[in-house]
Amino acid sequence: MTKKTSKYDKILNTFIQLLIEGGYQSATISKIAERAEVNPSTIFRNFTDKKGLLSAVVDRHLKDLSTIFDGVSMTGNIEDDLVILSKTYQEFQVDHQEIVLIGFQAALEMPEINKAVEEIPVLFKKILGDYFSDMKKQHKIRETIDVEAATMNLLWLNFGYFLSVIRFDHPNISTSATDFYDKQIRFFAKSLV
Amino acid sequence: MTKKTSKYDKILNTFIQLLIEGGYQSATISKIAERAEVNPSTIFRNFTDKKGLLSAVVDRHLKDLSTIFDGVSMTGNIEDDLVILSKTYQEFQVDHQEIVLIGFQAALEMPEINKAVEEIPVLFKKILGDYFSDMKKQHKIRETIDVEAATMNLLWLNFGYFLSVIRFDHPNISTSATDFYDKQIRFFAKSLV
DNA sequence: AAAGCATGCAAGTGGTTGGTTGCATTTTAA
DNA sequence: TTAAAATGCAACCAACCACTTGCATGCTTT
Repeated sequence: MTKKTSKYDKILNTFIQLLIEGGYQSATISKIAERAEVNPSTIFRNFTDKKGLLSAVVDRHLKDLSTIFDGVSMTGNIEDDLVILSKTYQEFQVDHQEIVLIGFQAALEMPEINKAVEEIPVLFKKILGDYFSDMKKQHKIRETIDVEAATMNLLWLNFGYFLSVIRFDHPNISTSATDFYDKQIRFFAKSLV
Repeated sequence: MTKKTSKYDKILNTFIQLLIEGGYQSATISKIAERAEVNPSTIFRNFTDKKGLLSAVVDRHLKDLSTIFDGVSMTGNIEDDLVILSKTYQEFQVDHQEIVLIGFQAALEMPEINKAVEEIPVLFKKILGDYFSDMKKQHKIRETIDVEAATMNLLWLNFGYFLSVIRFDHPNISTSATDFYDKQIRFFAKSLV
């Protein structure tokens, strides 16, 4: 696979970086050009217009998303598995936080962004639901557990934590990643068995 | 307490409405003026500049926040109490979603917005932490429960659910408010006793 | 070496937005 | 009723931004 042009990736990466730093409106063509050491006209030649840049971000995101849980294998130990799944989800979210941020900012310019953002939790939910169903069949979690409730619970827990991490600073509501996995996720996992 | 001017509130309410509909950049002075049936110059006379509008939103928000848990009384039944607390939090969040949205959008223009946004979960955490500590003293929740973990768990669960509600549309990850309280919160509460 | 393609450069365009100002008019309060 | 305060109005400004274009230059490929 040959790269589209030599500057294409550099521009796109710079754009994403600026998105994270200041959001969509703040990611000006001239800022991108300057930081990517590229002429503004080059940006338009590669991406047509600013929406084209957004599109490219969404495309790249969807491509990455499709492989997020590839190579992740379960151990059969509930606690460990939920940590692994949560960690996989969290790392992907943080690595792709720009799509979430512009989902909050540019949903008007590009409604399909929200669809792309949604797909992350939708996929994660499917993985979790399948896992819990499986574990229930194997009697590794209690009979009385509502799989749907457990799934959504863990989903929102992860989603809430992720957004706290990327937006909040306050010490009272900050938690290190290790604490999150070792305390929160395991706390949750224990309630299932 | 006398209102500042007759148009002040109308402008501010219109601004908030537009913030929810389309975000900060989209909430143009001329849009506000048109919908509030007011002349653009009146907006500047009342709020100095656009940041002044933001400031006013933040001020109003902080004022409302200070009374959020006033008049909320506990029953002693864990499940019911956690539903009440979550409901109080959720309703406040939805009623003040604009501050969260602009926290994602205008944090650059006004860094103090994020502080204001943070204060909601910070306060909620304190309420929850106190409640759990109290219940533990009364032996109404298990000895082995880590209060901090339980608190953060419920906090992120609520935060994640709230953001899902205001941003997501996908049927797979949508849940009615009643389902959230009756299934999720009670599911969580049961794990404590 | 030649041809084609990507890029740099510079000047410019049109639209939008936040913000100002002076004056006429309406609303409010004493 | 009257004075003061709040608003409407309209013209205007400066800044910024996305985007265009024509041409020169450099790089890559064959």
